[in-house]
Amino acid sequence: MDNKSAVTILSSIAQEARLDIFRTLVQAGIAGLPAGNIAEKLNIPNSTLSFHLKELSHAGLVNARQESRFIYYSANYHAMNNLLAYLTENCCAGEQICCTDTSCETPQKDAK
Amino acid sequence: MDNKSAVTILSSIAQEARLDIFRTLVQAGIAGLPAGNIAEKLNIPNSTLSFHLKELSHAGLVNARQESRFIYYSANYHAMNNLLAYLTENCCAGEQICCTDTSCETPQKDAK
DNA sequence: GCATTATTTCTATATTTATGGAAATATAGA
DNA sequence: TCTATATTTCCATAAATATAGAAATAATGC
Repeated sequence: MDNKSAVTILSSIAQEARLDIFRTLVQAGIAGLPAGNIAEKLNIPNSTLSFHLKELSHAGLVNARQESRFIYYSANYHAMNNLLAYLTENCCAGEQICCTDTSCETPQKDAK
Repeated sequence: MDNKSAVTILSSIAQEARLDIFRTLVQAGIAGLPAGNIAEKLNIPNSTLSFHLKELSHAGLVNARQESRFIYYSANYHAMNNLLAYLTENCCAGEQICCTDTSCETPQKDAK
C-alpha cells in the first residue's frame, strides 16, 4: 500500500459517523446490513448516510451488494487488515518499537 | 480509547503531509527531529509545518521537547500502539475475522 | 541589550468536507 | 402499469481544514 491510499482509507474512517458505520458493519459480520437498517440504527438521514457509505466504499473499506430491493453493505476486513499492516510497518518501525501488547513502552535505547 | 479520540488520532494522520511527517518521525527514532529539519526534509514551509505539528501533537501522536534553540518533535509510539489496538478490537471483530497475517481472508461462515 | 536563529502565531484565502431536504432512480409485487 | 419501498443523486449551505507569507515570540551567544 502506498502513502496516498493509506490516507484515503484513513480519511474514510477519520470521521465520527463513518467510524460508527464501519464498526456497526464489522459487528454485523460478513452478511452486512441494508442501508436503511444502518440509517435507522445510527439515526442518520438517508442522504447523509449515502454520502458516507460512498466515501467508505470509494476507499474500499466496505462492499455493497444488491439483494432484492435492498443494498447490503458489509465491512471489507481484508482492506482494514491491509491498513493495519501498513501502519504497523510504516508507523511503528515495523513492530520493533511499537509492539502489540498494550504494556509496551518506547525503549530507552538500542532501538536500532 | 473511545470513539472520539480514535477519530481525533485518525484525522491527524489522514492527511498526506501529516502522514509523511509522522512516518519521518517514526524513522527518526525516539530522539526525534527539530522542526526545521523536518521542514527541510519534506519541503514544507515553516508555518505550514507548524500547523501540522500542532495537529499531530494535539492528537497526542507526537511529543515536543525544547533543546537549546531547537524544538525536537518525536513520534509517540505508545499512542500509535493504542490506536492499532483500538482498530483491531473494534474494527476487526477482535482479530477473530481480521487476523494479522496478510494471507488472511474473510471467513465464509461460523465467524461467530 | 543586540543580533541571530528557530519556531509559532496571525491573517487572509482557497479548498475540501459534511449536512439534509427534495427530486430522481431502481427494484419488485399486485 | 401502477404503487410502494429502498437508495441515491442533486443542490444549496454551513463548517472545517489547508496553505503560506509576514509579523511576532523565544532562546542563545556576544
